[in-house]
Amino acid sequence: MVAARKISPDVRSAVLLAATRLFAQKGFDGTALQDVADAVGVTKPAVLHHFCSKEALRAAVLDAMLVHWRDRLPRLLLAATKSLDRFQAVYGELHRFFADDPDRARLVLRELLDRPEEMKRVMKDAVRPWLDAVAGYIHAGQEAGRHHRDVDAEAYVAHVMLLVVASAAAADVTGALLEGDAKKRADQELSRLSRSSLFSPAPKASPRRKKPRRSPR
Amino acid sequence: MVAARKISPDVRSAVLLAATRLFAQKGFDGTALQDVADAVGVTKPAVLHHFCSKEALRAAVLDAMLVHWRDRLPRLLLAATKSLDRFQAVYGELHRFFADDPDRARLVLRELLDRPEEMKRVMKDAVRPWLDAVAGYIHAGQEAGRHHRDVDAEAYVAHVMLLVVASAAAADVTGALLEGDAKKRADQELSRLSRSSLFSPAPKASPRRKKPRRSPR
DNA sequence: CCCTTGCCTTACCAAACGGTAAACAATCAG
DNA sequence: CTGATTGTTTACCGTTTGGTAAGGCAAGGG
Repeated sequence: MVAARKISPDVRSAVLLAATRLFAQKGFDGTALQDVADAVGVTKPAVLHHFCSKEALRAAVLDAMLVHWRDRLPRLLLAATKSLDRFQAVYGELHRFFADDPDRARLVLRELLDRPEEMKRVMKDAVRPWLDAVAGYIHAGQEAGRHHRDVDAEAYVAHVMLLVVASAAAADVTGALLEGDAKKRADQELSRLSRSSLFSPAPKASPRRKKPRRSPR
Repeated sequence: MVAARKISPDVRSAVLLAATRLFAQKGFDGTALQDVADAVGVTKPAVLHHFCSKEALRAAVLDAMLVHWRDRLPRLLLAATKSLDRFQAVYGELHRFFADDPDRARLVLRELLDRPEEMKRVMKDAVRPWLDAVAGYIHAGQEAGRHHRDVDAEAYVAHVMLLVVASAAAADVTGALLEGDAKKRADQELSRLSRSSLFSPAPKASPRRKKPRRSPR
């Protein structure tokens, strides 16, 4: 009750981290400020000293995740050049972002359910530009015959994104339905499903550099 | 304060209905028993008279949805005979079940997040048999060359199911990303994505099978 | 007729909630 | 040393929560 104060010089970020984990796992309404305070090892008013209300804490948690999102994605968009590489790069980054820490996916899903109107705005700000860019690549790929022509690019990207988030958030549960290495099976099929429903089967008469059937990562 | 009691002879089912809607929209922890009572037009102890605790009400709500689920799905499984028809039938029923009332999808998603351990059991009991049957059809379809050979049948079904649930639950939000008739675009692409990632492009020994391009439902 | 039974009410309770006030401790400038 | 600033504590507040107690009241059987 007296020690463990020195080891955490930056209480604020510790609160943010603990709140992220707790909100993701038990939900915003299911988490008391006391829970957050306990997880960090301080008292409730100490939490309210850094975030002036519970609502402000929620906003900060969401914002911290969005910063992370805005940092990592754009880098990938411009890195790869070839179509399949570009797909792998963007899909891989998206998948890794949520699979690395499923709490991120759970948080997004909960916000989607709890505050749909607010999330509409977030989507338009943080996701729309990124989605439009990827959809643009798909359109180009369709002209070039690399992709199925009946793909609705924007809707496709939205669905793949949603599926990546949902499957990361629910991996523990859906894993109970699969025998063997459930996580690996789920990841592989998720990647295959996304690729297979986008890329045309015949890679358009280009026998140069055969690189068949590579699973992502 | 005195009328409106006659019009609801069956308070119990009214409570169940209101609780389903409220739990789906605001979450279990975000819904007070008072909210449920108000929505029905009775007092809080009246609610607790029919369901002896809030937890019991939650269980009853989930159970009522599962009954609905168990009723509708099996009928469809045995109805259609041809492969594409069978896919359309099962997929269509699944999609309709959640798109008809998005609150069902939101409820499932929330339970998945709030009580993963309990949902593992529910999945094994209510979903596993159905999933295994569909996976069996897919295996047969793979042998016959109708389906891609690299599909992981069980994982495929799990993912499509999850995607149908998530997209129904989040339709309002993801709809904000799509121009035009967002709902129709999302539904069509969802159906196309599911079909395209399962069915082989060349329907084998079928000379010139015109793709019917029929959207589900 | 009375008495039980099922449904619902008002009145109430202890606990937990988000948030505030005021005091205490450490740091640092002057 | 003094005084101000910053981060934290203890103590407390009003409200809301899930749940209980006890009683009213209509219906039905004896």
